[in-house]
Amino acid sequence: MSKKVMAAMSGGVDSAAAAAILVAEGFDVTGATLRLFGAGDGENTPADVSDADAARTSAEALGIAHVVFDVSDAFFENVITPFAGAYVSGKTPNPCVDCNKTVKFGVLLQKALELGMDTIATGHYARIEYDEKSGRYLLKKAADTIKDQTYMLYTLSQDQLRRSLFPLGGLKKDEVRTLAAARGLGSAFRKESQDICFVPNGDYGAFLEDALCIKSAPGLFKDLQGRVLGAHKGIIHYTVGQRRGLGISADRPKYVVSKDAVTNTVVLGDEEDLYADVMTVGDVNLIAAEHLSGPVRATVKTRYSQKEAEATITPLDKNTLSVRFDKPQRAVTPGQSAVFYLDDTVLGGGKIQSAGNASNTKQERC
RNA sequence: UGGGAUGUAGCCAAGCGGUAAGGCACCAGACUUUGACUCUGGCAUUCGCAGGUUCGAUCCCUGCCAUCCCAG
Repeated sequence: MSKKVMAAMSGGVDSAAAAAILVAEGFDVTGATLRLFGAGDGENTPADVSDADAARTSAEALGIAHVVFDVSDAFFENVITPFAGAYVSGKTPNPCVDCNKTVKFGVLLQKALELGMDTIATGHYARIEYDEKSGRYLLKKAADTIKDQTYMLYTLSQDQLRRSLFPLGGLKKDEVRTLAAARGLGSAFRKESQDICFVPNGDYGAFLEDALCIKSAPGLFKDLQGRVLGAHKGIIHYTVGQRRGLGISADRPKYVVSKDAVTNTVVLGDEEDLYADVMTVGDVNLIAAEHLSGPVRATVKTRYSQKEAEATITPLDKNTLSVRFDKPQRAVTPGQSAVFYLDDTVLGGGKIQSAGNASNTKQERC
């Protein structure tokens, strides 16, 4: 009897192609689309209804069943609420990371198992391999390194990885498009997704204020010496490394160096003030190993779409570790995820709690 | 109301007789399954105002206005 797979289908090319591959390989596939935004969110509700229609059309083209799950409550609770909370506390969240952890590989996986499925599959660009030696499921980078999405998947547990398939892991993006087109999947030429899915116009600040009724009080922009440079419109509107939207005119461009939710201050500085070579990472999830017994050399990403940087990571306790970069990194931002790699394998990752400069510590010692 | 200096786009600022550099900010695209960064493009028919000289003035002259500094 063929394995029963529930394939997440967003309505886009990737997930449709992933489902198509599974069908071709003989799996018993059921397509599933998640409704993330519940009804009645108003005129600006993202087009998840049309997405579901697109997914259904693809499923029909593949001759597989298709179901829609309304997971909006879980999405709101596990993704949107933490997203808002992070900004309010002066951090910068990764909603996609939380969504993968709790919704796609959480709620969806649970529903699939309840329906008697063996695994779920998604259109993520990543690979899962079982390592005989360690007895662990490893998360590895996709063959298409440009599209690799392991950064957003580092929270997955062994159990989640064991129950998941990434059919696109070995393909390049253009191969996926070609495959989708060959199968007559209408989504083959859909535009790439972009921005935060629940903030269709890209203005997350307005979303927080208007849709979630979050009030962020205006405050002051200060320089590193504490001098007032101007007024900001609320701390949630800024993130470390940000340049545009500050409205501050100077001889050189100014960037957000840090934010302080307690004093409601946004600190501005020059480009060179953005670099940090140490950071503390919490909420750690390890994939390639059960735990770390000592310092490890790895490459690290501090944001999606960034080339990795060489570093030494040292465990502090079960869920926390410190990272020392060989070379200072630009705009290491609290709230963002840090993901550690051993070549093309994800060692693990966590959320950045703080960043700084080791040289400062050295000066204090002298 | 004596002396000196300066007035160029939202801000800073070059140009000093030949038909308005640049930077910052801002706007629009591109990139992107996070926020950012980045990249590309746009952004003064006009140089405080009014006259004059000149083929031609932001650049020279005169007056006025405004601002700043020193002296009262």
